[in-house]
Amino acid sequence: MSKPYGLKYIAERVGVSKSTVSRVLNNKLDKSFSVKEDIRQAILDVAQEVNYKPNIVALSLTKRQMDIIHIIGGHQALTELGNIYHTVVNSVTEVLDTTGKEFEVTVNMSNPHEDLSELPPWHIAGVIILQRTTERTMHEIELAGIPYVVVNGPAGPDGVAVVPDDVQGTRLAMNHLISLGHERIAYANAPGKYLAGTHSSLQDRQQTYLELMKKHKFKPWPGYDEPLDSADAFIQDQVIDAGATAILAYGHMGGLHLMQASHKLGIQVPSQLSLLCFCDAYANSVMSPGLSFIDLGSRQMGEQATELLLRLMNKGSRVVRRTIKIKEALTLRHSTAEPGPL
Amino acid sequence: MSKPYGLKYIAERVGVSKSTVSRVLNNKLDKSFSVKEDIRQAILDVAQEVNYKPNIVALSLTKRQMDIIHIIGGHQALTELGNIYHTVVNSVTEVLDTTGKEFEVTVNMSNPHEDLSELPPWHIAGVIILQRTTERTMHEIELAGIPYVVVNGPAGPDGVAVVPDDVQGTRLAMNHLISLGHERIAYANAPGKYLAGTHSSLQDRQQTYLELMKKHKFKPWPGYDEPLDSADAFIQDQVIDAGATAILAYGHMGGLHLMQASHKLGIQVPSQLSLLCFCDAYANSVMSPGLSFIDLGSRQMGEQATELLLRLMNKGSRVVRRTIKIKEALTLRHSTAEPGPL
DNA sequence: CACTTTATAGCAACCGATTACTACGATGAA
DNA sequence: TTCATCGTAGTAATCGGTTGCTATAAAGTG
Repeated sequence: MSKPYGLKYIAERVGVSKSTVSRVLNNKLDKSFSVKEDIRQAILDVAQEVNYKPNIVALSLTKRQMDIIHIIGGHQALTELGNIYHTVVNSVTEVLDTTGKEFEVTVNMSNPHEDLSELPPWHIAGVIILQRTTERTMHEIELAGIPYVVVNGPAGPDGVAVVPDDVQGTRLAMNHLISLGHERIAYANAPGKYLAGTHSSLQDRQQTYLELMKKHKFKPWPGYDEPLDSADAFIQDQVIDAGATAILAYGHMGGLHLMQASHKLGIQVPSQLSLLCFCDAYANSVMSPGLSFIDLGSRQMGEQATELLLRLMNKGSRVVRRTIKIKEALTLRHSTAEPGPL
Repeated sequence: MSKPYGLKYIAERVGVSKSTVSRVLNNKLDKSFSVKEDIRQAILDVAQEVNYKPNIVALSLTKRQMDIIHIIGGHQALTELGNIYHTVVNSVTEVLDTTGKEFEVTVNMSNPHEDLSELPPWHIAGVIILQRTTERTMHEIELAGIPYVVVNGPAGPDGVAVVPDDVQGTRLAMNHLISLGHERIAYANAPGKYLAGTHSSLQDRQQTYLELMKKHKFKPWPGYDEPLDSADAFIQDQVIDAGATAILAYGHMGGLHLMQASHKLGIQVPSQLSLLCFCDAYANSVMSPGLSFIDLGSRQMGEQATELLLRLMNKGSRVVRRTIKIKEALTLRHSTAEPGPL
């Protein structure tokens, strides 16, 4: 089907040399080069006709740097519903759009495989890693000296990490609930499959919950250290049976399920139960209207990451801080209120 | 920085030619080539010492086996939660992984803009379009003769479309409800912002609903031709006030909201109300446990699309059918039952 | 008129590999 | 002795572009 219409083809059809075609198509009009207008047009016409696209691999061979930003971890953005990466990717492309420079963004979609590189076989100017990548890929990136930024995960020696400030966000959430008068605050952890991981949010949120509870002399509510695998059970055990008046949920899916379970079990939100979760703002707006949340600042993460990456790509400027924390924010949507009678 | 230890470097150090080094390192001992053992060892030693890795760019240049599959419409997969495209993209990459060939999958993430191409400026082997693309991009693809498959949308003259069989699926849904004994079946349409569009599912589902209702001499339930913008209002008007005993919802978000609204308004599902919606299986499993649904077959769509694309990319074989319909399937999750007393 | 500019466009090297083909000496066979 | 064969390794083309330098003719200049 699509024939390999290359420079050579155009050159032969127009009757000029490859170099002339190359220079015309790249608008390389140095002092030492020029073309007659009719030949120029002819080249342009043929190129248009066959819809000439340079071969990126060949291009990479000669050019030492290309304006391509590669995003690793696209599968994460797609695999899980409503996570922050949707928003991150969107804001990355938006920021790049505003730079004036024409950046191409490629996204690696394959499922990570330890012995497969997640890097494409062409030169790239910078990498944005969503959460994490394989050891191998990480090693390749560092080795090749490609500037990179990790979003919501740890970076290696040469990279910069942009992460949400979960400690600050958890404090925000807890202080909100406490200032409303709640004391019987439960923490609904991540589901089991996540708890097995090592993501810092897991610890930060749980630890800060504990810290705040202790600081206020409240008893940490049972269940905070167990995976949330059944929202129904959580509502039944911790709210109906044990009498919690508020729940801070690790994630938006948990929050949503708790909301549904509450309705199902006849618990009114927020009059009988205050519900709060960590969530991407966009996901929240679509998925669960009425659920208050701690905005993880995904948009800002994407923006910061992109700006940092652009700076790293400018060899001149160095980035000093290796980890950038993004402030989380509390957004109220009427799922929290003063504690009421159960 | 990593120094460019290439074939040339090794060749010079050992004092042989590049080709010898290449053949030794690739173990290319055809009939027409052989090396003395000591030279062989010397090459191997130096290669080991400098940790020689072939330049993947150069490699890809000679073995033109690196094909780029471009997915257009990534923003759709990201913009809306739980739509079929998540699953489609995942199954596309999975199928490509099994081919053995090295495919690179890139995804266009930018928001479509009529005067911007969604194609990258380099040569790609095939395109998968999620739902639709701009006129301009479509035109470019056809012009360039790039093989392409459209998932869940119409294809142009040279392309193939893979779409869900909404007529069959709607029949499945209706027959299920009817066989349970329902007659007062309401249809909850898409929200207003979608109704403005022209997607065939909008018509197919609604028309088939009407067709089935008429066939069984049931009166089409009011509200079927209006956008579902408030689930609460729908439950109040069509169920509580008018007495519908079952609802078929256009989409999963609608279904979810109807479920929530039912709980909120004190309607028990499924004892008082049967609820059924069209949905992606993965989204359903995560988002709304307990909601029965018509599985749109997203996984199969992705698989079919990829296989068709691979076939189109083989110049030899032609694809005959221009539109492939994927069967939908009914999955029960206890949100439907025989009609009970309201 | 002889010489210098300027406009125009091609040659050929290069990026880093792969590979078909060739070269050359040593050995074996006739 | 002479031609064929085998073992060894190099030459050069190729992939698809980019680019420094060169070549040629026309135009300008003194």
